[in-house]
Amino acid sequence: MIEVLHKPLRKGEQTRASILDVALDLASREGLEGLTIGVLAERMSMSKSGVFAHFGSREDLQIDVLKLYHQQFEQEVFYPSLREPRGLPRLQSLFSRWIARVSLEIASGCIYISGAVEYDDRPGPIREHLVTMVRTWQLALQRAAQQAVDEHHLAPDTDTQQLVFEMYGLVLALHHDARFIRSPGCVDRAHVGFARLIASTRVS
Amino acid sequence: MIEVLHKPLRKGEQTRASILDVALDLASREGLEGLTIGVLAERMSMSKSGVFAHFGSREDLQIDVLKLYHQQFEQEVFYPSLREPRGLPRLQSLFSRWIARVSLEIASGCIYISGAVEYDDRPGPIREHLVTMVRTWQLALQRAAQQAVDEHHLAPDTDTQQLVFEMYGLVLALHHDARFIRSPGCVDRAHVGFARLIASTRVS
DNA sequence: TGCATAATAGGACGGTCGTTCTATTGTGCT
DNA sequence: AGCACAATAGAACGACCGTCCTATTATGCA
Repeated sequence: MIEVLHKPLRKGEQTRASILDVALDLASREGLEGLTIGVLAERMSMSKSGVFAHFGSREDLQIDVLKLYHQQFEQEVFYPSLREPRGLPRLQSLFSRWIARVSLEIASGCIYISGAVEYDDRPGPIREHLVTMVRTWQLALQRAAQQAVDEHHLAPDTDTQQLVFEMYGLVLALHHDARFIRSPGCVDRAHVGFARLIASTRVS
Repeated sequence: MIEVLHKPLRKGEQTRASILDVALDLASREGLEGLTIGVLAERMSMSKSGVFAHFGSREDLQIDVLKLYHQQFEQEVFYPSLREPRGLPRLQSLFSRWIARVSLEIASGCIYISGAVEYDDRPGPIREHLVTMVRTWQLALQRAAQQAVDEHHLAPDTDTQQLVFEMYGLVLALHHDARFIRSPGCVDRAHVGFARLIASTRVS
């Protein structure tokens, strides 16, 4: 029996990874639909076909970019907050890390948010992946909120779905006013909004 | 002196108007950047050049679509609310008409919201128009909020800019969850959020 | 040092885009 | 009815898109 399968050489995976890095940066700025192989190749100082060969199709590239973003988001926002104690502290940590990330992304843009607009009416695997990821994040928030109720940090009749809805609204408003309107001080407004939100559902 | 300038014939303006109608519908679904002259011509059963001739360029078409949307938004949301008494009633009317409009737009999409994402990093006249229109709407909301303060319907120390920020967040969250996530009941959540928002800034 | 093969380049394909030019059809007024 | 001109059609353009095919170059292992 001859060994037919060869492990991929190091070089290939390495360039593939750096292509993905540039692609993520590009997609953050121009949107996933604006991510084009030609521009990507130019940024990489490679030929179009050279870039293309690393992914079976543009759609696969977009999905891989999405997965990379998801991974970074988890690493930066979700996992560090798990070290906070269950309940309100963890919920607050999740929110403020989320805000911090979006604040840094003001220069480039959040793919979850821009993707939600780009793919709200465009069926296909990209939309499916995107919805799954955002749902995952929303459910993680809701779980943390429910724990805050269980720990008696929030009122027992708290509607956690409503709470997550409003938290998401604050972040969307931040992204909107920061990136589109470019009005200063909206990071603070997101924090103030969250404080008021928590205050009105806290046990007295 | 010969009369050189001729008033444009009726037919031209008429088809131009119906082109704009279809264009607005198309842009609502696919976004302003997704509005393409080829598809527009096909929907109109006209040739590309026939459609094109009515507008100097695609960009002018997009701007005209934007103006049409703005006009309809004012007509449906802003002006009717002016018949409500100054203060909280008018502010509430503005918000619930806004929600009602976005709810109807769930099938197609709000151009202010999708445009904010499409043009947050794309300079040019389209972005300029869009920002101006959204700013106009935000300032109208803020004015109404300030009147509610003046009428002693809201606490005198109310931060009206913060209030508008959070109202906008609720509508963005509604648009997000309705169109992208497609989770039911989010219209109610927007209303609940607004009620809580008002309750926490109302004079006791 | 070769040899197998992975990695990349180059070119060509059909498609769509906005735009322009020219020709044709239609309209409205005298 | 006829004339001036508005309204539309049709074809072509250059540019960019994703994708495929075929060469060429680079890599890692024997």
